[in-house]
Amino acid sequence: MEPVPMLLAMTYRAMGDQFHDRLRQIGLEPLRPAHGYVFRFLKERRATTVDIGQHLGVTKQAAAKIVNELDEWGYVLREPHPTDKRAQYVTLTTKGRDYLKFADNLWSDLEGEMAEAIGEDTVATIKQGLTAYLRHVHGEDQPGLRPVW
Amino acid sequence: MEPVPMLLAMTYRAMGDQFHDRLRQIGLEPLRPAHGYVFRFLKERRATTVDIGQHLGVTKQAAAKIVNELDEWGYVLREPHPTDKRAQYVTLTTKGRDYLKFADNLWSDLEGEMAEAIGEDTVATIKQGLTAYLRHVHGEDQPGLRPVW
DNA sequence: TAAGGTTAGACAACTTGGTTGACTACTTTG
DNA sequence: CAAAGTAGTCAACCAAGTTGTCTAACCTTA
Repeated sequence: MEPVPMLLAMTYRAMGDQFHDRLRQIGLEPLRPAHGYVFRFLKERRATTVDIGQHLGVTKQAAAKIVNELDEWGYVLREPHPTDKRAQYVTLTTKGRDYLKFADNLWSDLEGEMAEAIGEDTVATIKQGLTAYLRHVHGEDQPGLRPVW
Repeated sequence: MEPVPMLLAMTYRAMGDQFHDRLRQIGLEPLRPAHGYVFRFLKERRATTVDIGQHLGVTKQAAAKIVNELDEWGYVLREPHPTDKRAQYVTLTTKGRDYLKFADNLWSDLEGEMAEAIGEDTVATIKQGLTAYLRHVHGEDQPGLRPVW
């Protein structure tokens, strides 16, 4: 049997490809994974570009590029930080929130199909197992999200 | 709970980082994942550069770069294809096989630690589940291995 | 068996998505 | 209040891929 990381990489790609294909079928412009992860991150909290970079596991400059794109495309906007005049909060626009909602539905469709294929309890075990492992490896301080290839 | 693909990406990175760190601790030059995947691929079969590219999910030109590196570093060598004068078989040298053996031990250490953390049966379920899912998604014809970020 | 289409590999130009480094304006700490 | 640290921006660079082109060899197939 393949080593675990290979299975992870292959499954990641398989799911990502399907996600991407379906977005295109529907005609929604397929952003890159990083963009989606930013949406998801911003949904839960207010964050600066630096925060986003940290979450993605890239430099603040790389994060700034992504934020710029999302801004140009109308998915996020910047608002002044209430107390720190250097900083800006990046926040989702309605368009951004809509995209996220749509993507989330698509993900849960895909997860449902996975459950059909290998069993709902197996999917649950996988999710819990990986979550537990991640918690075990680096307690509370989440690492970068980006896989390094 | 996070969507499955995020968990996959994060776990992939977490394991990869540990692998990388330990290789460095030991002083072994840390190749990139792609190199390791090539070793693993060549262990099982004879392959040309084109085959390798297909396996990795990249163009033959990209595969050629990787093979060139491995050649320069002494991990593989090229030998003439017995019947096709255009083609070359890429084969592992002893150095390549040794590296692979070492890496495999390291991977199984890491997998053992994962089993300690979340339970041996959970790891087994994860491996079987992902394998089954991959088989379900694209029957026998394996797709590229590289995660797209 | 010659002709037309395909393929392995090499070379070059380019694109993408990141990096490092430097700098300004502002903030925090001692 | 001075010194150190931080958010964001700009610019130069880099790594790892891509596309496109070419040659030599291969594979029909008529």
